[in-house]
Amino acid sequence: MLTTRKTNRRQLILDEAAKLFKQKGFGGTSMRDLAREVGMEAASMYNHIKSKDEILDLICTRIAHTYISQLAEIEQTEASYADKVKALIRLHIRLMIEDGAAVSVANHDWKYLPEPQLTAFKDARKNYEKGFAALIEQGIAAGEFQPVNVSVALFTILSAVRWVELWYRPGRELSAEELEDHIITMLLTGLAK
Amino acid sequence: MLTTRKTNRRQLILDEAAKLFKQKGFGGTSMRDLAREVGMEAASMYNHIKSKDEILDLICTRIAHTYISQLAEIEQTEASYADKVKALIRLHIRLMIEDGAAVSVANHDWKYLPEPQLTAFKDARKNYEKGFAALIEQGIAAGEFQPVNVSVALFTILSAVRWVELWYRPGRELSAEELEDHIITMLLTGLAK
DNA sequence: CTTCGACAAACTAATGTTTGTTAGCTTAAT
DNA sequence: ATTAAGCTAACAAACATTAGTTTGTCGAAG
Repeated sequence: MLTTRKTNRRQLILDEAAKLFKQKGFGGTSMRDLAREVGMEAASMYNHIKSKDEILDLICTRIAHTYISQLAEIEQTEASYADKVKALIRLHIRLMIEDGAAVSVANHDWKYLPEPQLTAFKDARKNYEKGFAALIEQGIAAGEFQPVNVSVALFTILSAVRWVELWYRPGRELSAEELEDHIITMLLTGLAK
Repeated sequence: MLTTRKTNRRQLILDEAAKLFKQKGFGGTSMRDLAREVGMEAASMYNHIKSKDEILDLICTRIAHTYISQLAEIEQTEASYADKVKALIRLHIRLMIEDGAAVSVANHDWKYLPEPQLTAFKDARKNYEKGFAALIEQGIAAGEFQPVNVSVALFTILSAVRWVELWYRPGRELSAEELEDHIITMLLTGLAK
């Protein structure tokens, strides 16, 4: 095929790496493990990628960019703050379902990034959190939200959305959309009657 | 001193190990790293512990037992279901603050446990979740909670409480108790007005 | 003829652990 | 009190294994 080109082999390596990193962690995955999954010798992979660290960087950077660009898009919307926050929650859940392995890696293994990229990743995440927090803050100011502690609300939402990776399986009782609805209900209206 | 006995050296190793495992992960921490922190050669530590795996097991098992015994204690209380759930949330937050390193290890590095202990740990966690879920279920049946999806509520709570490890620093604006109150408010009454 | 992508083999560094040894303490017999 | 034996916990050195990566080679495709 013509489509079995450079980019595909490289992407195959990145995809399998994300799966293995999620399963066994960055340190727990050897290049030989990865090579077996890709169907290639470890040495051969170096024709497509520069290093194991580069694999991690490419995965983390892609996810970070996705979040940041989607946030920017939602910010420009003219919806209410409540709807913007809901949209962000939906984004997190959907990304976790559609690209779960990579998101898990960006959530857990980012700390193994080598130094120039580590700082870049942390800065990107900090910016994202700042933008998210601003929406909550403005929502409170606009009277759409209760006057909660903004940091507590932000990190409760960000964390509450992470368990999807451990729990959601495509053929489960809940569809993706139902799951989003349930989580949003839980976070916005709470458990108590 | 008389108190510089067997148990203390061993406990020192476990404590420093928890800190390092939290910081750099189980795989990212070498026995030589740990030895330097303890103030001893790597070989010397084997007079106190059997293996690196045993260190991980001792940390994870201790935390698992803490959660399980505390759950049993709360279950026997005669409080409302809402109060029992609140007590469990407080337990998680307090344990995270007081024993943060070990809790982090039990949350993240349990998957590196060797096989007989891995299954034991997963079973223990499953049992804990079952007991927690039962409280939510009974709370709904008793009309104390909204009729939410029990699994969604359970894992939202369990996850929402984890970020404390990444965020809380003793000298922060919020005291431990204030933090508990804020998180409980967020989870029980939600963000929306 | 050149390029690409695969491979086997080897390299260096680091890993968890074992071994052999030794200094210092405790204990009990002399 | 002194000595001898035994135990504890430290160390240096070495072990086998595994890690990520480099090198040289070779066939196939353009």
